[in-house]
Amino acid sequence: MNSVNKNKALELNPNVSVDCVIFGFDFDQLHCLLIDSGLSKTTGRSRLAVPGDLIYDNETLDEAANRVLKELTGIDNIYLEQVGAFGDPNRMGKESDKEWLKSLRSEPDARVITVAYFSLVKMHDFNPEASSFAESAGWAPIKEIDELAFDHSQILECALSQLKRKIKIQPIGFNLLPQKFTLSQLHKLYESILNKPLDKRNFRRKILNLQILTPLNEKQVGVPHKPSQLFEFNEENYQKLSSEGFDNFGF
Amino acid sequence: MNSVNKNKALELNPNVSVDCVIFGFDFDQLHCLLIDSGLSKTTGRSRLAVPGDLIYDNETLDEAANRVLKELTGIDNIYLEQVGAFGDPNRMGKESDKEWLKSLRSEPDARVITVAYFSLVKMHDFNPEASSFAESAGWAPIKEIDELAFDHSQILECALSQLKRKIKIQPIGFNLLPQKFTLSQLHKLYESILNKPLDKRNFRRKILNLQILTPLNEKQVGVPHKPSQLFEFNEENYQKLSSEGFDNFGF
DNA sequence: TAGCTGTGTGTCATTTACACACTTTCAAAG
DNA sequence: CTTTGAAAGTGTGTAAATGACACACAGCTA
Repeated sequence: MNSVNKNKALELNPNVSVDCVIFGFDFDQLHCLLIDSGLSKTTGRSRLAVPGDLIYDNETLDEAANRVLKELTGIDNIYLEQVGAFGDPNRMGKESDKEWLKSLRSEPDARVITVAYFSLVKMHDFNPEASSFAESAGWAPIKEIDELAFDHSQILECALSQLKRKIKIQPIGFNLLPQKFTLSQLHKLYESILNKPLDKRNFRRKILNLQILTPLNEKQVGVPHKPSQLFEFNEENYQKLSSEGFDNFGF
Repeated sequence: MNSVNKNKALELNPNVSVDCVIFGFDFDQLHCLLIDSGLSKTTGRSRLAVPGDLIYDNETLDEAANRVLKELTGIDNIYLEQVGAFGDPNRMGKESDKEWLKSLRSEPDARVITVAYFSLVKMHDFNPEASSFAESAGWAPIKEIDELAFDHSQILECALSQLKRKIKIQPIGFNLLPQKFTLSQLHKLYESILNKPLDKRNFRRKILNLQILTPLNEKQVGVPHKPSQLFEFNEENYQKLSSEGFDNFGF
């Protein structure tokens, strides 16, 4: 009899997990939150992965992903979007992952299908250095990430390309910035995500034409140059715009 | 012990299924292949759903979806794309689906996460009326489909919106047409999928400018009007184009 | 007060999007 | 064999969006 059939509330489903690719932006580069196997002392090799967990039988996939995020970062109400399911029977089959897997799972040989999510967090809302995850979690610049454990490289790649696609269509990038931000920061964010330079003046023109930014009567302070105008994302205008059938930023 | 842990080849995974939204086009409307519970005689209510099946433990998700398609239609090598995972704990919970579920599954109460796919088939390659599925499978015009069993209405909706999004970006529509087709047929196909009229001349101009169509020295025959030029999809040019970084049809 | 750094701004040429109407070709019917 | 109906095919003008491009200035620091 399969454990999923007992219909108990707080039971882990041994066959399905969620994995969350958590993006953050430090005003310079796009980052991704990774966890460390913590086995580098014993094996000499450090393995990195995207955070994830098996799902409980009484929660939806979205709830599971939110739970993982909440448990790891303490942050609620994060932008979250499904990337897709990854189910290669050998996705956990790398020799180098075996030991970690054993320490993670009570049934390390079970076939697990994972549902990947990507999420966007205001990076400065969560500093892993200062949390209980100091040992095991940290932000890594996307460009510097090479091989990840399991099939997480593939998951990261899919998540990133979905982010690239999406950001051209919906202004979800605001989820990566603090409430008040400058146009230069937004500009740099787009450049980091799309990984190519965008003309400054054209960028400003386009983004301002959308009328989804509210200029504030505030400027940057403490910067060693002309302080920049601060803006807020204008949720209302965005809703109006998107309900009128807007679907292309066009960067 | 969970059945997924035995690592046997031909064992069904009781927790994960694939469901395939199969689109077809009859030169007039977009259709979707649905199967019937066959229980209308006993219950008086006919229930319709998208074809699907539990996965085997030794196959990838893509393989499972291909298998479902092959088993149902006999067609191989079909355009197939993942839509996403659907995992609401109550997705199979409708009272009206209970009986069907019991006849389908050996463990009808198991929680099943499903991974949805959409696929595009040349409708005239598969005529369910003339197959062994005559009783249980048939093409339904998208516009006339209302409630489906389980969460399949939601799955269909997601698949359709993904198709709409995708067809503006990649010329996957050719998978729904026979090898030789006319511009009018292609035009009508786009209108059916996007569910809105598209200007004829602009459509023709745009699609021809892409240079992914090869005009044939052939015309329609036997039509009671000016016969139309036939075209073929030009795979080579398309590959060249897409590798050069083409990503927008712009309809 | 000199020097540095990043801010903020406009124009023009090109491309692309869009709206729009009439002639041609064929089959079928009379 | 003439008429009719039905869809195919075709071009142009206008408006809007895009992309390329450079310099003056504000504010800080030393």
